[in-house]
Amino acid sequence: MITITLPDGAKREYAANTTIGEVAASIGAGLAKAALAGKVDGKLVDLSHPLGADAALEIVTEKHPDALEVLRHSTAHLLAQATQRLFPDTQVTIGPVVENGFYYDFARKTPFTPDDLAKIEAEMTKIVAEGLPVVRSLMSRDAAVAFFKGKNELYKAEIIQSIPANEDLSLYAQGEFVDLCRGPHVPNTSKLRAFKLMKVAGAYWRGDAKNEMLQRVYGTSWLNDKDLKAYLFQLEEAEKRDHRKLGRQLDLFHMQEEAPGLVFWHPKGWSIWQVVEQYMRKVYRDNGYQEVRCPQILDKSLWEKTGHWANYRDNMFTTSSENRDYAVKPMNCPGHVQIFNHGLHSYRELPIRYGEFGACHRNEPSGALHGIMRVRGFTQDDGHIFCTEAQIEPEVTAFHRQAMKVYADFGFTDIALKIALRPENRIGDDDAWDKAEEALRSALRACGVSWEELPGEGAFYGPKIEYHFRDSIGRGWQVGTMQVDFFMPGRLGAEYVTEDSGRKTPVMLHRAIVGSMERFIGILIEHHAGILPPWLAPVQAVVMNITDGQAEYVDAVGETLVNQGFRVKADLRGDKIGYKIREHTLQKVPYLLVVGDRERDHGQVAVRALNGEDLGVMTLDQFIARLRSETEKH
RNA sequence: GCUCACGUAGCUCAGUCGGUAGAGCACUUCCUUGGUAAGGAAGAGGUCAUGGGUUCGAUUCCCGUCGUGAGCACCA
Repeated sequence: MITITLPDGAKREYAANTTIGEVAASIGAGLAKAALAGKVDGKLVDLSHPLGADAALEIVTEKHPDALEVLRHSTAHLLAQATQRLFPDTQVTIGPVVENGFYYDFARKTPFTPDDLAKIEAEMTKIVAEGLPVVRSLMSRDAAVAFFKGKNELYKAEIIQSIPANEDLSLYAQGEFVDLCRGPHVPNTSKLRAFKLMKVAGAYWRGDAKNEMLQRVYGTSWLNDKDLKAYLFQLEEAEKRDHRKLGRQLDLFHMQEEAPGLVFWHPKGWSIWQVVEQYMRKVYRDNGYQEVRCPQILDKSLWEKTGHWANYRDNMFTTSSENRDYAVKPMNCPGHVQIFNHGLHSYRELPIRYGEFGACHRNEPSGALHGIMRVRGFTQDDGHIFCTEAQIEPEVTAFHRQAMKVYADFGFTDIALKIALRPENRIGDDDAWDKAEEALRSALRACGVSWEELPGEGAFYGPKIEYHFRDSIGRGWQVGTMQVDFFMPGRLGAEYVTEDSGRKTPVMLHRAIVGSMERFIGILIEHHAGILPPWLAPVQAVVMNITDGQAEYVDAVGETLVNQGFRVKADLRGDKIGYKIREHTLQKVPYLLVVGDRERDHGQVAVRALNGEDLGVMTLDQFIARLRSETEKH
């Protein structure tokens, strides 16, 4: 007999090798029916799993936090089965669970069409109705390779071949469909109810662009229809915040065919830019940076020295004149080193911090472009710190605090921190990399924050801390960065005079807080759903008259506000007040000031907030005080 | 860059089973001076992304190019 401990602490005795399904049945018929899988000593397993020894057991039902994981994984198998029924020339590969759903990669000569998706989904529903039991079995590795080769599943055979020979593999069968899989799975296809196939796209076999392209089908899967509908609704809502849509609706910027990946900033968009830039300029000033400005194009030889020409030649825009080749700068750092090199620096001056709003161009692959988030021409709040090794940690720590303060001021709190470690293709020796990576870790440790590490993701000249935000549909974007660089200063001949009159190469820290201004503004728009707080709003208030009789007063009010430094417009058009309010509300203007005879006669304005709230009638001075208090802290 | 889809008026979209196009909003003019999310009337506006092919005839079918979107790969 073995003792099974349930989550409520209850202990029950069973014969050895009783399955989890049987345990569930012994507790209650309802539980047995609701059971999807089990969790033994913290490990997810099938209901058919036999309990060999004393263990802690959780029965995974809909209410269990791991239910979705199992369900989605099984839905991926369901997708594969349906696909192979309809398209027998399809080979299976892998089908993992991802956030909100799953996907399955298929190998097939002809790609699936959106119509095919509808057919596959219908077949999936059919298989659910068939109520096929899902059966697990074991096979040795070599037998499994032979088995899948026999079924002409060459990709699957290749995957299995890379697994150690001594391991037994589990196979899952439902009806005629068999897949290699770690599991666990739901006991029967009838457990799968609320799913929807979302999109088809290409994906490279084993994630390598050198390999052939597979057909990836994405799907979503939920416990019930209500959750599925809620998810689809949430997707629709997120689309409404898309910065590309809002950029058009609010007349902030546009892009056009003649300039792919480049932004035309309209007056209102540029107003946001200016507020962000002036704010960041103050951050430079307050933290010991000197602002500089470097040329847009530099001789190719400079980029050869830095290593960029060797690593990124294809992604650089070039130009030439009188037999000289130039590259449009893809980064600001070499320019800043030139400024550092001009004149002799003492160790006493370090750290020297330069900041620039540097416009860079990178010829990004066309498929990478995305609105103003990923562009070919962008401006960074790019700073470089020349310092000694001992100064790295305090500089990184100070930067982290600056960055977090900036993010908070812009309304962001959900920020993911990552450290990207040495890539395969890199310059410099491992000692230097060890030091650089450890410096970043210890600086973040000193700040008491947690982070994720990304091996192999660093820049070719150094590791970096990355600050990641999410856009409205959950995609992550890198915003800020802090990179340690032991190599570029040496390559470009930077040095300073040491205490004992020697020469030494400084360490260079590359850092940006908002990163690309374009991307940051895009994220700002999405984060606030276009409803920017008054300090950022392109138009902070619109003053409007009800009839011509107040036109002069409205003009005067507008002028007063503009003279006070606010971004205010007067709307004297001959339309009804309701029409004007609707229009400016849709333009997401924070304050609408309505003026009729009553307000005019008493030197007042009637203030309406963007959310429709009536803030009442107040004097112009009262309104100015209110707006000032909301905007001056930034 | 790769796979798939898409490209019709300033915007959002309809339409043409092949016979050179339509709505709403926006715009212009006129009427209306109206107190918190659309007052009314008239008008103007499109080489249907672009180049080629098939056809008596192409915006519609086919191919190329450019751009956009999704995903993959990339992101100094």
